[in-house]
This record gives sequence, C-alpha cells and structure tokens, in this order.
Amino acid sequence: MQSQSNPNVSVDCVVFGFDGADLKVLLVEREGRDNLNIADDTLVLPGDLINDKEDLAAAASRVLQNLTGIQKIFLEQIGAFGSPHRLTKQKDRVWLEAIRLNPEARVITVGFFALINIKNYKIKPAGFAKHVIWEDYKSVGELGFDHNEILEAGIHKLRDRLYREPVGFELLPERFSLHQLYTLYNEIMGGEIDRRNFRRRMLKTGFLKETDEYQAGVPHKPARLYEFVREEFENISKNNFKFY
Amino acid sequence: MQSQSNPNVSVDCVVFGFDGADLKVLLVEREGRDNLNIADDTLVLPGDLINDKEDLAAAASRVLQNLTGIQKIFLEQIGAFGSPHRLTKQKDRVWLEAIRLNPEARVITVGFFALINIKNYKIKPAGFAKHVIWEDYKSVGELGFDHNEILEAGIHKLRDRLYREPVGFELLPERFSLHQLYTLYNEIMGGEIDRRNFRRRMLKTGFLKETDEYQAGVPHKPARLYEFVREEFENISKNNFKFY
DNA sequence: AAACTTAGTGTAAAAATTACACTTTGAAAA
DNA sequence: TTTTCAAAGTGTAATTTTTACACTAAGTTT
Repeated sequence: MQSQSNPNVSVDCVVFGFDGADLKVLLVEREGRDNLNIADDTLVLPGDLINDKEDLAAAASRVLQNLTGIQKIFLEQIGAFGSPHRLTKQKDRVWLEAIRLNPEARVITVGFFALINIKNYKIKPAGFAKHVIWEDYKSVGELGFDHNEILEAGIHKLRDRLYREPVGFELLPERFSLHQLYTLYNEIMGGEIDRRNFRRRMLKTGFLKETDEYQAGVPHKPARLYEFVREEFENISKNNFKFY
Repeated sequence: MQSQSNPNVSVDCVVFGFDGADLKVLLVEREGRDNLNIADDTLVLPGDLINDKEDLAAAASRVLQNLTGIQKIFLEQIGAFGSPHRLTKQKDRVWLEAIRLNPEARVITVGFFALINIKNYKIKPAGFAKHVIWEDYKSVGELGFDHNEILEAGIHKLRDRLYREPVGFELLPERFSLHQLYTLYNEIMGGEIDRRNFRRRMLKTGFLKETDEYQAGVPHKPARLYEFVREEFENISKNNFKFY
C-alpha cells in the first residue's frame, strides 16, 4: 500500500457543506496512517499522497470516499500548490518526521474542492483521520501546512463557479425552499443579496421546478419546496448564460 | 544541474502572443537538453522539470526567461495535469527513453499561461528547445504529451480573465489603436464583438488614456493611439467591476 | 480624381438591475 | 382563543446596461 504511493504529489480537498444556516468546511485532525501516537491536534484539510497509477481527481475522490462513502462526488480542481516552504512550519515537521519515509522531501499538492450535502452522509473517520469535523467556514483558524491558502483558493473558485453554474444544489436536500437556497448563496457570497430580486432571478432561470410539498414543523408559514431540474439547465447552458 | 531537478513534477507554459491580427502560441520542437540526436520534430509547449527548491511559478518563469530573456512576466497558473496516461503515447515514449533517467516515472505537470508582446522580444532557442515558433492558435495541430489539453485549458483561463481584468494589454505595444485592441479581444473570444459597442465600453472604463500620437504609414485614415493606465485600473478594481 | 480601407461617431428599443415595504400564514406562547 | 412571532410571499418604478444598426471622414494607392 505504502510502497505504491507516490511520495512527491498529494491531493487535498476543500469540502464545503451547508447545514441550512452556515457554510461549513470539512477538517480532520491529522494523524499517521499507522496510528502512531503523536501529540498533534492540528486541523488540516483531508488529503493523501496519490498512488502511482492514479489520476489526480481519482485520488481526491478516494480520499472523500473514505471519509463519506460517496462514490460520485462533485469535484473540481483548484490548482497546484508547490511552494518549497509549504511544509516547513515547525509543527508540520514534527508530524512529517513521524510519518514519512523521507520527511525532507518536497511534496506538491493539488487542491480540489467538493460540495456535499451534510445531512445526506455520515462522515466517518478514515485511516488518515481519526477526528473529522464540520467547521464553520467563517471560524476556521490556523490550519497545518499551507492549508489556509488552499482553503482561500477554494472559496474563490466556488464563488467563481457560482456566477456561471447552478453549482450550489449539491449542498441542499433534493427538495428545498427558496429561503434555503437564498441563505446558501448569501453565505457563499459573503454579502447582502436582495431577497426579492434573488427569488425572481432564480425562478426566471426555469430550472427550478415547484413541487406541491411544503415545509413541515416550522414555527412560521411553511415555504413551498422546489427541485432542481438538471436537464433543463443543461439545455439552457448550451447558449450563453449568466447564472448569478 | 540535472541532479538538482525534481523528476516528478514539471511545468509547461502556454505563451500567448499577438501580431496585430492573429493570436499566437509559442511552441518548441522538443529536444534533449544534452543535444541528443533524436529524430523527433514533435511540437510541444515549452516546459521543464522543476528544481528541488524552486517554486512552481519560479520554474515557469525560468523556462520563459530562457526563451525570451524576459524577467518579469505575466504568469498565471492553469492547473495541474496528472493523468497516469499523459506520457504514454508511442512517440512520447521514444523521446522520454532517450532523455530521462527513469522514463517510466510518472510526471505531474503544472500548466501556466503567459502573455507577451511578440514584437518586444526576440525568441531565442534555449537548451531544451532548438526550434521555437509562434504558431497561429487556430492552426495548432497535434502536440506531444497531453499538451493540447493544457493549451485548451489555457485559452479558457485566458478568456475567463478577460472578463474581469484588463489582461490583454501585455500583448500590445505600449501605444495602440482601439482597432488593435478590438482585434485582439475578438480573436481571443473567438467571436463577433460589436465594434462600436466595444469602443464605447473600453473608453468608459477610464483606464485608456488617449495620446496625441496617430498611426503612421497606414494606407487609410490613421487611428489615434491610446495607452493603458494601470494605476487607474487599480483604483477602479477595488470596487466591483466587470471588465468585459 | 477615383477607389479603397479603416477611423470614427449616435440613437432608440429592449433588457436587466436595483431599491424598496407590506400582507399572509402557520406555530407557539400567553 | 387570542396574540405574537417568524419567515413566506408578492410588485413596481426608476435607472442602468445592453444591443442592434449605417453612414461620413480621412489618408493612401491607383
């Protein structure tokens, strides 16, 4: 297993989730794959070295499958991170020395971002990560390695996508209210989107299908639930199209 | 020299240039750095393995400096390319076997794109590239390795940038006519931009400064020349801003 | 002097964007 | 059962942006 992995290139995943109110990021406490006992509770993005014959996206997919059990996941590359100093923080070195055959080796990492619906999957500890948490995006502190940089690049990429593609639907339940969608967009964009204009715009796109279902058990007027109609979107997007 | 280079990661550069009419890409005939005699005139993007302590962008910069002599160059990362099959075409293998210590090794490459003004620099053959040509972007044929894929990703990235930042100015002389600017944009976007609307839009941005100079020696009414005022752009871009 | 080529200019219609406030509805609390 | 609370849901007018579109001006070449 270990012998098959390529010691020079890794992948790290920025996994966004949404709980209905806040944008979350999946973080793990780093830990050796052989259960070494290192006093280190530094949080990092989930990631791993790639295997020798493995595609980059496949490696990212494998990491996420280990954590979430999801086979098919929305994944997009953020870019490569290869500063020679990216592994040289003191705390990081302690960890690397305990884990890696050649702790001095320079490792290039390729970042990916993924979007998953928090409610749909139970996150489970994997070999390389005993503790896994959903951290509020806004409260993420200092991560190990250069992972804050990768995270920042990830949110930028996500915002970028949001302008052109209806990408946020992966984060919502299959049926959702316009309020949920609004909250999600507003969170990601970190800004003040006008609620009424947002609603009009979304409905006009034509790929939201209204259902006859309503919210239940909420202490206020229940909202109508909608579904995302992917085929409809795919028709539209062949032409020019500005999503948001 | 060779011993310092990291045999697992390379950079490849998509260098765009503009000759006033067509969008060009810099291609090289691949050749061993030790002047081996291989019968191989396959065209590839300029690139090289990275050195052990070298930042990714620094490596790309070094490659371009060798070819062009330019120190400070506009460079932006396209992304990482790491399919396990990216070096397995027959022709590519012949070349790798002649050049590389370990031709089987899997190499991840990180693509960058750059924009340079064709007229300003004499492209010169470098150690890794005896023949260097500016190829019309529209007529690029099959390149070695997975370089067509990298090129495609490069033009997408370029178009993407063009929407938000006045990025094309690197491709023009310091003083240029609106027609030149128009032609460039139209080439990059591969489309039909309305000439009058383009002109109005550009002038409205406020970072084109009109000069008192006009074209000379053209067989028609000479156009007024403009300059790009970078400071002006940097002020504006602090706010929201849609470039094109 | 005529022909050619690109430079340079304006407007009106349509579409998109923005700002903005009140009524409705169901659940929970009083 | 009434009141209160919280989010749902709705429309318009003003402004800005986008789009489509065609002729005259000026210098060079023939």
